[in-house]
Amino acid sequence: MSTLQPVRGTHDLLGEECLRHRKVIDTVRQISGRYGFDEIATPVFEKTDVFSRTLGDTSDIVTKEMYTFEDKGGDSLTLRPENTAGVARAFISGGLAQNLPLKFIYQGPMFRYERPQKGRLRQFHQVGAEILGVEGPLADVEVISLGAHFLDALGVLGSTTLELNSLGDGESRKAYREKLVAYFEGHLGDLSKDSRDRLARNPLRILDSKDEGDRKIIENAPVIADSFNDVSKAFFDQVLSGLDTAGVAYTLNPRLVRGLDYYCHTAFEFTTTELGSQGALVAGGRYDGLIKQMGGPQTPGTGWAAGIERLAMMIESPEGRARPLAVIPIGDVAEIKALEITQQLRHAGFTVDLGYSGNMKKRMKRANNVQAIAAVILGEDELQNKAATVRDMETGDQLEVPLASLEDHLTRYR
RNA sequence: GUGGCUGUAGCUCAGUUGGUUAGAGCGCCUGGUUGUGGUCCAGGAGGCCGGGGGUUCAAGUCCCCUCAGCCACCCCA
Repeated sequence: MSTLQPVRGTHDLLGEECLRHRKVIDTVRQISGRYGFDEIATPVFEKTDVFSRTLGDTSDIVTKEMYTFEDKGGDSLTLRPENTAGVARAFISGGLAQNLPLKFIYQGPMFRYERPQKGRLRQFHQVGAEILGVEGPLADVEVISLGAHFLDALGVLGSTTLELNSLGDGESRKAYREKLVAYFEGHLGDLSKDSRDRLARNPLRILDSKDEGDRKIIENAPVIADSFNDVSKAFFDQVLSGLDTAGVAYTLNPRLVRGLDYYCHTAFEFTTTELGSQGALVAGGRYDGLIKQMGGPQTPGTGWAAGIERLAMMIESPEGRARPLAVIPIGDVAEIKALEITQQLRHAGFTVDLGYSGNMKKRMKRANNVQAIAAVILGEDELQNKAATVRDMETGDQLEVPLASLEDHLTRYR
């Protein structure tokens, strides 16, 4: 075993793993295109305050999970822990407010200094979708529908549950927060240590607690829907009826919350029970306060992000590239002719493997290893006859074919 | 960051109460076939037993530290 190890929580992607990632990305591109989304690629690092100002000073992401460093110019930069803030920054710096609404998907690596587990890495990959500039609930419906459609196209929608909640608008959320804090303060002595910490930092998070003692207290905690004002209630109702119309099934989960301050109204997660404690496959919500908070014009937004590694573990094994033809020359003269024929075949649309060295036996073995569907053998005899021997690698049948009709003959293997 | 489990060949794993040159299957290489793979037969290469320290006459095996993976928590995709 080599002592040269990759950085903790990072992973080389190759072989089937890489195909799985590609499948996830190809699928989100394909499906989101039908919804009128365009792709955006923002830098993997930003000025640190892009994240620290927007994600909140108390969030775990900011306090302990960011890869932050100073560059040679003295700027504090951070490897992006998520991409919504990056998209918002691009929106502001690019002056994109002229063309609302905007619908973006993105894809790429994210970085968080966390303790790795399965489906949870320090460099991981996400795909995401965002709609900017739409105040109404239809954007939420569309973004969630896209999520469901995407999961369906990956063949995993059936193993997921769409959990849905609303945090209400700022006013409702604030009122609820006060009620909740008052309630939990009344049970301070019975709360777990983690939850007592959360009470000060992020009281809504207590609703998520897995501690059994906490759960009993949570059962009787005030429910957010009771704190909704008319606007919040109407918004949520329209999201629900929109999803009904769109044919997207959901489960209401009044305990589903978002830690970050800029979230409001819709919060949702597509979860699975098949990946242990890393159950969130696609998660998102509405963030009407984000862009303004970053110094841009008041612009509402709604969207989600999905973990590619997690989805990659869920999907069926994707097909690799087409089985190739293997061109096998015997001798130096044939080698040159083989290169010529190989390029002709590739330009004609065939997938062709040309071994780089070795005697015929070695090259046949390689042809077998790359799962060639047929071998095109070029020896002295064939060269003299202006022909090639085509061997079907499944049946072992061989036939000498004139070079002039080689492409026609090989069409059956395409 | 906290707690627990696990690290032996490229891969999956055996390895007895501490006791000779650490094994198997798969994969890889060579030959049986100087123009024929996949099957078969014969042979071969490949291990600082994750790393460091300690106990012992003797450590893959026991102890400590460390690194990594996994599981749960925290948190999240």
